[in-house]
Amino acid sequence: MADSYHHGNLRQALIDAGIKIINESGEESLSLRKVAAECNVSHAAPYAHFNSKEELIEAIKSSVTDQFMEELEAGVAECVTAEEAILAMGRTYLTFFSRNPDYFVFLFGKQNINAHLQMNKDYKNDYPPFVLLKRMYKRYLEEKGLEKSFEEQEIDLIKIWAMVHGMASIACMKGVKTSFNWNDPDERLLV
Amino acid sequence: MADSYHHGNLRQALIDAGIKIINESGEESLSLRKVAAECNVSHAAPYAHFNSKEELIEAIKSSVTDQFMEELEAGVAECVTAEEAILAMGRTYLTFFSRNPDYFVFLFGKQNINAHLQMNKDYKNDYPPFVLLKRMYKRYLEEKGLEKSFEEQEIDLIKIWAMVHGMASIACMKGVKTSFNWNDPDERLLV
DNA sequence: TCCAATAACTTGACAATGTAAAGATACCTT
DNA sequence: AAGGTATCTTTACATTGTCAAGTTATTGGA
Repeated sequence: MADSYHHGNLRQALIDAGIKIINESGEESLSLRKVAAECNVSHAAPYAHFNSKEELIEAIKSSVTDQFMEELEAGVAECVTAEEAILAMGRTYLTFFSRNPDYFVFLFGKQNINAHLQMNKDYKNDYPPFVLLKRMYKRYLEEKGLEKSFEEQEIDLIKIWAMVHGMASIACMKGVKTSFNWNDPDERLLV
Repeated sequence: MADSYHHGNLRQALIDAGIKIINESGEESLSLRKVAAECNVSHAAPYAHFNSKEELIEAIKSSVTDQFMEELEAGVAECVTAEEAILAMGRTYLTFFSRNPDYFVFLFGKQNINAHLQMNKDYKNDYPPFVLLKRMYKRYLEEKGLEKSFEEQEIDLIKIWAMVHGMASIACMKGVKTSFNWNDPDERLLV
């Protein structure tokens, strides 16, 4: 079974090989043929599992996003109040991407975060981290006994997301140096 | 001279053709050979002016950044106070990129904003919009008579940049819908 | 149990692309 | 006027995504 004509679990192996290549040398150098070679399989073998390079890439994005969500949820789980949870999300957001900036480029570089969501039914066509943020924000309003209009809520949510995402973007920017340690972000940044 | 062996101003023509292609069909479909064809020139002609595709792309980025800076500076020029100018920069930032989201992907997609700066000596290896923001921020502190430490200033600047850049990113995100009109951004977003 | 259908994979081919090398042509300086 | 240089063309090659046709293993049904 190990060295047989059929690989056994090629689909997942291709995704893992893709992640490995991105970690080692970035997305530019990710080619279908290299991914196939990494799995000791012919150059056209991926077409048994993906209709195009784009489909493989979206599957990889889905996998990386899952990993990202695990860390976000783990951080949130340690928090008592929703306010703490929202701050924790911000910290995790920054640490996750400053640990591997290539992931930021890979996930957001083409600004099409929804492409792979449509493949993953669990996501319901909404960006998972943003869904989690919305949930925590609603809990925050309840805990604080605040009443806000839909518009006000949307403004708050966009501001939070924009601030954290923007900081992650700056943290991942090649050649931009700040005196911050994004791996252990200063509380003042997030308040 | 028009139909001669020598083009006359091929370098600029290649840059313009590149911008045209990006506007029409995005960066993915920008190839050296298409750019050359657009200029009625052989596929290897660009190598007389650029050492690689990457160099052409950086030159195009430089050109687009110049255009961006013109709009930013025009907006700032209309303002009396530095506080107004900073808000105007935010508005211009959002309108510029929501008018052409492809530019956002093109300029920031690979997060290497400094690559083309090193080609343009005027930029002194710092991101031009950020330089302008720093200048306005310093003026803002003076006008308000505020004294802040270097660290506090850096935090303020990163927060402003992150917020605006993050919003631009969200505005350019394919498939993300908000009720905001990014072309005429709500003041409340930027405060 | 055997067979046929199907899924998984290979091989070979093709077009598009980036790039290098070598040659042709126009321009510029002296 | 001449030689040098910048600009452009032609040819060639390796890499890549994709397709088509063939091969091998697996699986479900008779």
